[in-house]
Amino acid sequence: MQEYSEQKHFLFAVDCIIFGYDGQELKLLVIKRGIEPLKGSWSLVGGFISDTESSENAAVRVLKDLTGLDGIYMEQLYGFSEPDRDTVERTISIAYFALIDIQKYKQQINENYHPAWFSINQLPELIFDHSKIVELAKEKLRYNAALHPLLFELLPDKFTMPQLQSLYEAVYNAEFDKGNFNRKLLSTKLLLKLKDKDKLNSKKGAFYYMVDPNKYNEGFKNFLNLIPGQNAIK
Amino acid sequence: MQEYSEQKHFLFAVDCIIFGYDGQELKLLVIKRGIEPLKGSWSLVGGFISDTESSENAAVRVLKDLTGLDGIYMEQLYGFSEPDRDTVERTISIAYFALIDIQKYKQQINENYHPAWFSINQLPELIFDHSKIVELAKEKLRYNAALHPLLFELLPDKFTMPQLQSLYEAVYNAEFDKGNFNRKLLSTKLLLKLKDKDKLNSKKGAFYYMVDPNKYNEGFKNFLNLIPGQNAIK
DNA sequence: TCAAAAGTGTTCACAGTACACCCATGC
DNA sequence: GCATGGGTGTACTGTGAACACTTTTGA
Repeated sequence: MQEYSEQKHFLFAVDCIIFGYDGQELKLLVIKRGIEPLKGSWSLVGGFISDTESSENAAVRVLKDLTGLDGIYMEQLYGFSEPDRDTVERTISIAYFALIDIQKYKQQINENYHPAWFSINQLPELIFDHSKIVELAKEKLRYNAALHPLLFELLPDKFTMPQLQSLYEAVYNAEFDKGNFNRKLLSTKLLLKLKDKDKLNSKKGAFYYMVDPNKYNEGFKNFLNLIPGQNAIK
Repeated sequence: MQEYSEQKHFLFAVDCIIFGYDGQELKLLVIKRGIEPLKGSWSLVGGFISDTESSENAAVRVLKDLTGLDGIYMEQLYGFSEPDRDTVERTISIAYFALIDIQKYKQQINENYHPAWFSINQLPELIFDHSKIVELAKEKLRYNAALHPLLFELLPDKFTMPQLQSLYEAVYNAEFDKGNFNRKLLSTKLLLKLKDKDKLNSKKGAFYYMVDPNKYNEGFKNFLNLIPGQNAIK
């Protein structure tokens, strides 16, 4: 163990993995890097941490600065610290991931850094180790969403069961039985059935639901195992 | 977004939360801090990262340097970055947690920094935000161990079912039914029954088991929900 | 009236729980 | 032989999976 004064100092950054859903596909928000080198290359939303803020604060600030997005769900993903991960100068980065409904925030997004949504299955080349970071984020999203009511963050406030089911199917690249899906989600008691229907996607129309704000927090810890077959031990 | 050259640099450290089990209780390994200020206070095993290593490497190195421990299970816990968390100088720290069988590594531990095991329920005061870090580690341990075959890291290579059960009971502060516990664990097909018995703890003796090394990795992703009642959605 | 999508019902297999019971051994 | 802890058997309950069925409505 050595004295403080003998220690090296390093750059420290945050990167945000922003997943969005547009009703069809799971997408990732990337921007055009604004500084040299590699200016103009696709990059995660990221930036350096300042003197007085925590990485959590930095993630929120950077996201707002670069995209205009504010007040969205975020959690820490992982710290990346390979000495050569940033080719300019050694930079340690803590990655955060965020979930948003693309439609809902369409107005809010500013265009300064040319943000673009890419389908999670057709991502462009990203700078540094950002592709690796995204892979880890996808894994964590699937893992966490199976156990916690996370994915609601990706939907409008009002949504239908078929919409919710498509989202889960998009995230897990799988098809679920609608009957069982319905019952499972309703059994959580986390959803409130509304009186009106969405009639755009079907003739019969599907009832809207919303998350019960009173039960959301308590429900967060005791959610479901949503992935069929995952319970079975082979 | 700003240029690299304009950015502040920070100290960067790792801290290790080392959980151990001695057959009775779940314990935490702490050391006496070796540098001023607060020299001699109880602290997590930690140290500064060097120029050429990743935080993962640093965690392994620091652990070895300060305790002698080597080759043990470790995973990243969380990054801590509150500006005032280290009262000497701002230091960002990535915490790692490790699991070991206390008996097994008893010989290996060196005494330079006066390491001590404290029961997880009776921890001393720790420097900085280390108590908070430990709390988070305890949560993550319980969360992960319910879904992955983690806790075997805390036991000798050979262990009996009653031993395994006590460990789970210690980690979760709960009592499990021995019959059901047995069947559940055996249903994973992760355990190999050995021919010899442990006769120290009972007259009849309990068969030893070991983790099947061939199946360990594949089993890691598809483990159990071990906490009774957790499956139920209320 | 028919097609399409929403939503309900029904059956089956098996996992989780509780608890009674049998087994092996040292004293 | 009996107390002690290891281990097995079993009955009950609930959940998950599969899939057939009914409902609603626009074209």
